[in-house]
Amino acid sequence: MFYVTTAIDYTNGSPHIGHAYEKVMADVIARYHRLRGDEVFFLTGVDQHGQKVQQTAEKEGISPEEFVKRTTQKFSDLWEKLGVEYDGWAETVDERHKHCVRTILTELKDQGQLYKKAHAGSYSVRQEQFLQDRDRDEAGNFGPEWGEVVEIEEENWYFKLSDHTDWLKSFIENQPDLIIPAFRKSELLNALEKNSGIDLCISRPKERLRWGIEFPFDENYVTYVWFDALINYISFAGYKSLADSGLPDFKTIWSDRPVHIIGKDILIPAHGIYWLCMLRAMGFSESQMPRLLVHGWWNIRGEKMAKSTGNVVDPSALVDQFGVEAVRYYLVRDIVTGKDSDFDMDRLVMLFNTELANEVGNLCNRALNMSQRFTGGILHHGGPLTEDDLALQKSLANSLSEYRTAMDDFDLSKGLEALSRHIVHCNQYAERMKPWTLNKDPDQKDRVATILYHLAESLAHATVLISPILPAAAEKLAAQLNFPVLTTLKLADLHWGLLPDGHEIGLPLPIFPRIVSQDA
RNA sequence: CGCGGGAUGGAGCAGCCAGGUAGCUCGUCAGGCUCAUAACCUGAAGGUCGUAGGUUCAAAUCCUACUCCCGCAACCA
Repeated sequence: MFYVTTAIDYTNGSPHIGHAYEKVMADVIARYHRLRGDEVFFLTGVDQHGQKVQQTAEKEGISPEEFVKRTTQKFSDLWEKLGVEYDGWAETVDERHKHCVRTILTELKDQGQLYKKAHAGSYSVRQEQFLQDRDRDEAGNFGPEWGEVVEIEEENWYFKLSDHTDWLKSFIENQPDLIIPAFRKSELLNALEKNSGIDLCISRPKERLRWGIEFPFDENYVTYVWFDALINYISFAGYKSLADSGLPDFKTIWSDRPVHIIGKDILIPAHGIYWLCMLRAMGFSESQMPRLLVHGWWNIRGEKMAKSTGNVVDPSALVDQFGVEAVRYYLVRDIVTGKDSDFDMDRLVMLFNTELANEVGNLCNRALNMSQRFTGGILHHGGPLTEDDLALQKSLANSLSEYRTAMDDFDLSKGLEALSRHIVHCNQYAERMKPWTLNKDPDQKDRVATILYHLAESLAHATVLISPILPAAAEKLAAQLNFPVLTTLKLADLHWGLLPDGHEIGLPLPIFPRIVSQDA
């Protein structure tokens, strides 16, 4: 089973382009693996507990339950709009999730992995958190942004993270594909040095935080963030679930190493350290440890996107303006997996217009149009084949193999590049063969049919390859080719001759209407 | 000596891990075609790959030093 997850989004605000990127990416990867013939389980969802939600709800004068329901809706609406189709939906307020968290806490406590300890230190009343030395300003004082700072002592529950960090260090060092891309590994190892010997505080007293999962063995405390949120990856996969939960069978879902798709901000320490150690404490073996696919950020004009500076991009509005295909395509095409990229509306339009409208859309249009006009809409395998025909078939085979390699490595941009290259070859082929000229010579009828078949067949293959990224467009392409079965094919089914001899194709209609600038 | 990322023709990027004549998209210029969504195709101009050293038969790629840019409190992918 190929199990893929995303980070769960915190329901304290509206989704922005970064949230959309991660989910579209996961959706494309999930669809691609289905295309490979893998069994796939795709989990995404929302993180609903915590202080910020509690505070914002209070400010708006509603209950946290009500508030969370409202913001969660914004996320799920967006995924529907973007065509993100998941198999499992994680909400941390779900009773089944809470059951899992409590079971794990109880088991870890019984194994001596949890303990209670008092901590004394400087505490910011306004921010409701303990301060560290790094929070001091140059003069060594806590600045005015922290408000009133008092010295207090407080008891909390801790997880024995330090029991596992030695193991983690060697595990990370010996795992070539634990973290994708590899360059993040050194950063993680560095961070591990600093974290060694420190245990993880996993609770908050209820006086400070009510909106969370109550400890099963200490009713005065709720779990603090990581022992709640991270566990979604297993709780909604059926780990420790009750018989009538309706959740999937955990052993089936977690049969292979899952892929967690996360942003670079939550690799350290959350996923790269805490989560792996938590899983180990729960008894997961090394061969069950997840792989971490760490993506970069979309910046806005070179600056980090942030609510505080107001430079957020609303993905829902983008879809309204440019359509879902343009947005999905841009988000996976114009960024190298793992690196940052600059969000640029002009490039979104440019990439849609050139690679989709001009190349794929136009190729479809001209090919079908010629078939309608020159051979009455009927495709003939034709022959004999010339060197040019064979070269085109070779180009398709090459593109398919490049596409596979790239997509297997989660390099979506490169996969699309391979596809685009083949489309360009098709246009070049059409240009060299000039079927519109040959068609004037009645003796060349067979040759014209052969050429047109090559174009249509190439499009059929392209339809399959583009389907993980643009499922809706793939359906339209299949419909125009009058061959809907294309959308059910697997990669292994691809071989030359998908379209049968004598097949009647449909009428051409623009699939990707050019986006015309509304400026001026 | 805090950590990490980046510096490649006008713009945006890939290539660097496993050294071997510098690649992609857009833009610019010239030409061709007319089946097609003012789409398609061909050709050209444009880079001493941040700087200075080093290793090597060979360096954008490895090593060293340096310069500049961006992240590393919170919101947050």
